[in-house]
Amino acid sequence: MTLTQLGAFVLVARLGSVRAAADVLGVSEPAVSRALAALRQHLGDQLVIRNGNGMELTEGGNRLFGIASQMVALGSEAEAAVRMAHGAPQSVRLLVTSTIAEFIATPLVEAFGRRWKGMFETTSGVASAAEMRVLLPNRLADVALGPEIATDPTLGLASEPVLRYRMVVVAAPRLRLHGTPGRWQWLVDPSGTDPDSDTGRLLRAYRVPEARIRVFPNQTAAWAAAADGAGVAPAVATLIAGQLRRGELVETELRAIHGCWYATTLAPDRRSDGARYLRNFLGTPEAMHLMCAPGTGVPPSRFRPPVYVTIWS
Amino acid sequence: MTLTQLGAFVLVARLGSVRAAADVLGVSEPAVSRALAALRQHLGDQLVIRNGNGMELTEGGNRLFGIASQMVALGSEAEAAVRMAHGAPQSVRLLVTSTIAEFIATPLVEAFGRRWKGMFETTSGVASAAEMRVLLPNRLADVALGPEIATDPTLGLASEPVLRYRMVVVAAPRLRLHGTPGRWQWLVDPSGTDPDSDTGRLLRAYRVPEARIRVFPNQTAAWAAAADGAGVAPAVATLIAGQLRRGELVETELRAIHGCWYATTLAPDRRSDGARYLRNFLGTPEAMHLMCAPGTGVPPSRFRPPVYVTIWS
DNA sequence: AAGCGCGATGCAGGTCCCGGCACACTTCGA
DNA sequence: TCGAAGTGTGCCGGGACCTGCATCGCGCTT
Repeated sequence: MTLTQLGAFVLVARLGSVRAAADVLGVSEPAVSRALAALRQHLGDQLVIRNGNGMELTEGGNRLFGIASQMVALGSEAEAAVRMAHGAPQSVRLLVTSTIAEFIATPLVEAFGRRWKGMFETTSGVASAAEMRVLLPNRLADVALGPEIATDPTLGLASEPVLRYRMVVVAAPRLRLHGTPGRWQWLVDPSGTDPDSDTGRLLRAYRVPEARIRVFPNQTAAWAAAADGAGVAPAVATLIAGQLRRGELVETELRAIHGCWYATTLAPDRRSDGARYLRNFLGTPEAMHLMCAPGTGVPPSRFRPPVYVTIWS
Repeated sequence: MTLTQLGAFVLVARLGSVRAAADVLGVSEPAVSRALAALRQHLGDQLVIRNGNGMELTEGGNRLFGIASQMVALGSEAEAAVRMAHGAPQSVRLLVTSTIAEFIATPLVEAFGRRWKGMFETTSGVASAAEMRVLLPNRLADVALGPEIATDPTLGLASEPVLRYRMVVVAAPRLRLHGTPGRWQWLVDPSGTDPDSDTGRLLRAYRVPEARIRVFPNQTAAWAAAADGAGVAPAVATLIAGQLRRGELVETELRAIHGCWYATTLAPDRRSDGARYLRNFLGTPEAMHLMCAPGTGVPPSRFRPPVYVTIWS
């Protein structure tokens, strides 16, 4: 399986013709046909089959198509990325939990970029604690901001506390709660599916069964549902201050628990430059301040959609 | 540039040693060293350099590393995907706007899966209208749900209206608005950055300058900021019913405009099976009902983080 | 029924990749 | 200062990949 073969296959699938693909690639038609034949034999699937006038993808070909497209594109991207690297800013990859991504990551990344103007180009991605634990030692990310990851220092990771916060449980003012917390309806953001997050630990501490948990696409939506009386929602105290002030939500009688965000990197002697600078920045008063204030939106030109990180290999 | 070479490079970068990588791969050490040399020459970058005891990545190597990891992983994923395709459910890829992704996509995909149990496996991704226009004809997606895309039928795309809705502009009850709408502060979700979305068209119609727009990571967060008195926010009437009922937000005097979601696929004779079935499902009363009701969260086991689609090549 | 377009395949040549072996070179530690 | 470990590089053989030319088979068109 070669990149050339995959490229030929992608083009055939897109254009629906071997000959057309050959013309685009600037090679003879048999060359493309052979590449296709090699792929077919290697993967044990016809991939594309003649269908009267045109070619049709098999189900296997359909699945391969998306993956192959990415591989081909990544190939050229790789060349471009390496050539661009000369004199370009260093890239820093920050991993965060979904809650941090929603409120804090964007202003934090922007402030870091301003602090060391032009030196770094930071991207942030959403990941669970388990994924962070894999991505960091494999150098697929530089810094993780979220729950404590490295309780065991032998793995080469170092987690340091960055910010302590109060975590409260809120509900609509008129909501009447019956029974133990384990019988309430809990409305959480995606970090609730991560057993290592503060939300996950909270749910486990109160023995909330899966049936009593509803996951919302983001923290604000979970709070909106809570304001509608659908149940209770955990929240970082400083981030929900607005809703409490306006009276949409109130704290329940559950006592607040304390959480902490940690910055995790490789051990100090193995850190990349970017990891070092970003780690230090997270300890500055400016970063502290940003972490306490909920996001206020960004201008369109500076908006970047979040990246959800998946583990490759 | 070969997949074998990239695999060798990734392993060297991860393990920090050519010899260790060779041991893992089960080949001799010079073989790995050669692969590395070939990559270095091809890309014109040292990629990794000896640093006393261990190897250090150059900035170019750092960038290549992430991309190469993906490529290697995608390689094995491709083989697995094709082999799994025999007898497995067909995969259907649905593109949606960020607003639809937030409230509607998950229950819609789930209902579709229940309707044709086991026949299809649907994934949804967030994309702008411009991206949809590229992804659909290239068969990188099967169905798009969002603004009208195919005004010109010669491209081989067919957009059909699915659901009409009222779009209102809301604000905090006590907010006093001065001047023309173009001077207000507008709080929008990521679809506001897409000029072809209804939100984008609305902003253009009122000539709102970039400085007066704040983009929030999701629609609910934009509404929460509006409830806090930070400005006005556009909203699909049926999705914001809860906040209006609770009195957190009220409609402004701007008259409601009408929007419509369209389902776009390839022309009928070129549609895949999945596209055909999903397109028909979108016209059923069940789908209509789901599109009018805001999301209520899902159990943890059924939660899937959103995929943000980027265009490959 | 004949013609035509298109894809698949046998044949042959060139190129490049991949593997191992041997050996020069650098760096670290004793 | 000298060994040890590890990396980079000739050298070479085997094999896989890429290419073009010619040819065959298939289905659609006329």
